[in-house]
Amino acid sequence: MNLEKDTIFKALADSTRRLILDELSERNELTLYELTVRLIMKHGLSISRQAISKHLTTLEDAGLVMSKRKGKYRVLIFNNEPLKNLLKGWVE
Amino acid sequence: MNLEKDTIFKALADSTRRLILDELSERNELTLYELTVRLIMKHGLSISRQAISKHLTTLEDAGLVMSKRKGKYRVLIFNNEPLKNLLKGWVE
DNA sequence: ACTTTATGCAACTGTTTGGTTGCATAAAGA
DNA sequence: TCTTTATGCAACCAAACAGTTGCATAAAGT
Repeated sequence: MNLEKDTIFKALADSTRRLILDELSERNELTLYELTVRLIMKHGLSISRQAISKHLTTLEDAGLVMSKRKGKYRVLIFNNEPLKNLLKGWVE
Repeated sequence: MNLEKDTIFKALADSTRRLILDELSERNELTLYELTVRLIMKHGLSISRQAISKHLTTLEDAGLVMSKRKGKYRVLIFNNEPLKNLLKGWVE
């Protein structure tokens, strides 16, 4: 059933997660806290940091986001690799 | 929040629905019954016709499948138009 | 040392969703 | 006309999911 594709598509199915990808693709290496502030301030979301953290776990499982520890910060990096052949067979 | 994209991504989030798109993109103008047989026989799914019908409603709402009535048959047509710019901003 | 900042983990909750069962309908075949 | 075939509709159910609340931890600032 292609479990890898399934986690990717499921990760993309949520609008908050897609917004996270938008933010990270526009400005890489954000910390979780910076990202949270942006989602709430810039996009008017009302959501807790913990909820965003859970979304990031989902995105990491799908390989769409990487994170590395920098002191007390968790720095987030967008990775579009898994998206590259995602629609193959349907488009082109 | 872009409601249109949301319905498309949500439609793609289910593996059965993606399988339906695979079948329809490979062999267009299937009837619901033919599709059901293919999913069960060819792909070993254990699922009812009604469940598949509900998946088709989801796919139609997303604009990924069109259907027209032909006598007592419902003929299904795959439409990849909504997929064309779906990953724009993330890929390329 | 003490406090603040940034994050992680776990239990709980309301809603969504994929699937089933049962009944209705309408076209096609005998 | 009577039966079969292909489909539609609606109620119900269990599992998955997005989000919250509360507590723990560990680095950084004062």
